[in-house]
Amino acid sequence: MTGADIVLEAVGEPNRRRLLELLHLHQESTVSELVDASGLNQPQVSKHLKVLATAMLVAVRADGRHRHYRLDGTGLQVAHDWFASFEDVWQSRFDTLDELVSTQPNPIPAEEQLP
Amino acid sequence: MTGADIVLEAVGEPNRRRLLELLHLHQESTVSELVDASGLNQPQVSKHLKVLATAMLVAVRADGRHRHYRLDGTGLQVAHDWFASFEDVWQSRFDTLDELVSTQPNPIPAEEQLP
DNA sequence: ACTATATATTCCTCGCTGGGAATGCAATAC
DNA sequence: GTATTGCATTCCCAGCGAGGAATATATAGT
Repeated sequence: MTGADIVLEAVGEPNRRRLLELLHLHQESTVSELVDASGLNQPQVSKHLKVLATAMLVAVRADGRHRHYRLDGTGLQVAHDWFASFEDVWQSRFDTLDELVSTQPNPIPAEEQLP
Repeated sequence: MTGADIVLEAVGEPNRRRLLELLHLHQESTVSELVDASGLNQPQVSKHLKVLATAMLVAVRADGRHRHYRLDGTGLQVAHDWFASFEDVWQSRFDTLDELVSTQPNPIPAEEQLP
């Protein structure tokens, strides 16, 4: 079991996605900067960041009384790979056409199959 | 605004992810088949499928009193693209190294910077 | 020492949502 | 026609989780 459950449940929350997007713009951000940028108050930002950290979506770097948060590729890649496993669903956009082709092995020289 | 919010919130639920994975194995499934395969009871499956349908993650095909559900690439691709926009985060795996390089333009001939 | 700043944590509350049971509603079977 | 099957919908309830206020903790500044 990959941590996909924890990751996708963490990303299910809108404000947490906003924090991820903010962290994507500015490489690193302190909690205060995220508070100003997100409009949330400080306790909520800290709590959301905690959830994101346990999902390995963000990483922390302590610096004095500041804590610099940055994105962590680990969790992000887990989520990305989970959706990537469904790529075949939309990459075959010829839904009904594909079924037709796969059931008819040789479309052009069809006479060869006849006795 | 893309429907990413609706999609990612729909996928945040574990049982809904199970339904998506089940639909990925069997190309199409009726509600009864999903009930048997998932262990959930019928009303829950119907409700979860409704959420997935409004997120354009599944599509329905009516056939008599049966309803065949299949994956819909629309919502899946939206979610995939949202995570793909973060690809740069994990594709540069040399996190600390990158910082070093970007702050020191000429790594080898360092003496040139000295007075 | 005291004060102020930065962040985390606790407590409480409230709204939302998933789960369960019952019901509604078509469509097939008899 | 009635009965039955397949699915959707409604109702209610319990629990979880996000939000807010207050508090705790630590570090820097004076």
